[in-house]
Amino acid sequence: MSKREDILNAAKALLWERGYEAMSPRAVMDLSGAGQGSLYHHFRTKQDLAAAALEQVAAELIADFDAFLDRAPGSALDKIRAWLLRPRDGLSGCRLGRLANETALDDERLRAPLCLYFGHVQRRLEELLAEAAADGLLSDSFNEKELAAALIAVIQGGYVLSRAWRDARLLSQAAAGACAMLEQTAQG
Amino acid sequence: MSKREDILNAAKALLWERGYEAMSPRAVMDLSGAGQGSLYHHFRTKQDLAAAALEQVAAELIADFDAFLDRAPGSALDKIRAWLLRPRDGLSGCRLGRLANETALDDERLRAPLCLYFGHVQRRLEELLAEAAADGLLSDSFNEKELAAALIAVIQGGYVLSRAWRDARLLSQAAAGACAMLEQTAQG
DNA sequence: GTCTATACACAGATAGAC
DNA sequence: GTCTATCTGTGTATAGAC
Repeated sequence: MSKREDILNAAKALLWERGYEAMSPRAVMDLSGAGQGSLYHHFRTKQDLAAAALEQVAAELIADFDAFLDRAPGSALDKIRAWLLRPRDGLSGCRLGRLANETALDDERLRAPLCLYFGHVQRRLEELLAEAAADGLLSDSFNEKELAAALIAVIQGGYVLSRAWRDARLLSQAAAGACAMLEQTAQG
Repeated sequence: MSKREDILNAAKALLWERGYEAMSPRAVMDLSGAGQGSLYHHFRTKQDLAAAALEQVAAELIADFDAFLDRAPGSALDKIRAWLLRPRDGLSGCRLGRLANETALDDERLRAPLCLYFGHVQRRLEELLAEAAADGLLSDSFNEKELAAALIAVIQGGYVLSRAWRDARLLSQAAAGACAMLEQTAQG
């Protein structure tokens, strides 16, 4: 089992660092220390390997997200603010959102982990927004689904801006801007 | 000059549709009708071709953005709202933001067009936000730079979500959510 | 300027020994 | 299970004729 996990870990690292196309069998072998035979014994194709790796990444991100929200103190609104302003590595990008533009995502198995993660985050944000509205912390005139989509989009778009500028501050600024707008919604 | 432009147009189309890595010389030749010799006569390397193509794309997007804002009726705040809710092809993605995660962007010449475009949009949004604040349409307690970054990020992130879900509505929802938050800021 | 022919490295995968 | 050797196609470019 050791080699299989080494291979998966190498694949996860390369998918984050370089994306799907640049995750060549050679690169996976070099990073994991496994040979060709070992790689193709455990995973029939490159897509199979990537799909398995991305499933794990989605599970990790979801667990991390839930743990963060559960530990964040204060009201539902406080939790959303804390999530928005959470420290992030803007230059590396989102481990899943990073892949959104790869042609390989035409494969449903590679796309599914992204939907799983984004769907989970959006649902939990919607719940928190509804809770905040019920507690009178937020104007109840807005659409929770749209607001949650906007908040996720700010983070994902912040990664895009930070990577374009090669400057981690862009993501932080975008998140701060979204937080400021949300404050206003809280006072409205 | 005809072949050169044919080649550039093919490159622009392929960069949008498939990204830099998948823009192979072969694909450019097939789409443009030019031969190898012609391609490498006009552009020494693939990066040269992509850099020239992206410069044109940035110029086109900036001209289109300026034209849209100039024609949009109403106050500065109205113009921002109109831009946020502008119809977009969420499934295709942003012609420049789409490339943010490619390793080829380590090349400064390929990254520059993205910065040029994003920088231009952000500056103009900052101006409009300042103008709206001066006219009393917007609370003046916020940071224009952060707010502008957040608005661009919502659009870029909306593209990411739409491509992940293969559903153009995500981008529209994110934009609508951002617009709703901005409304609150206007009333605050 | 544009073409066809050629070159070389690497991606992605298979074969078969151990 | 893991290894090395091998195979085919393609990406990226160069050479040289027209």
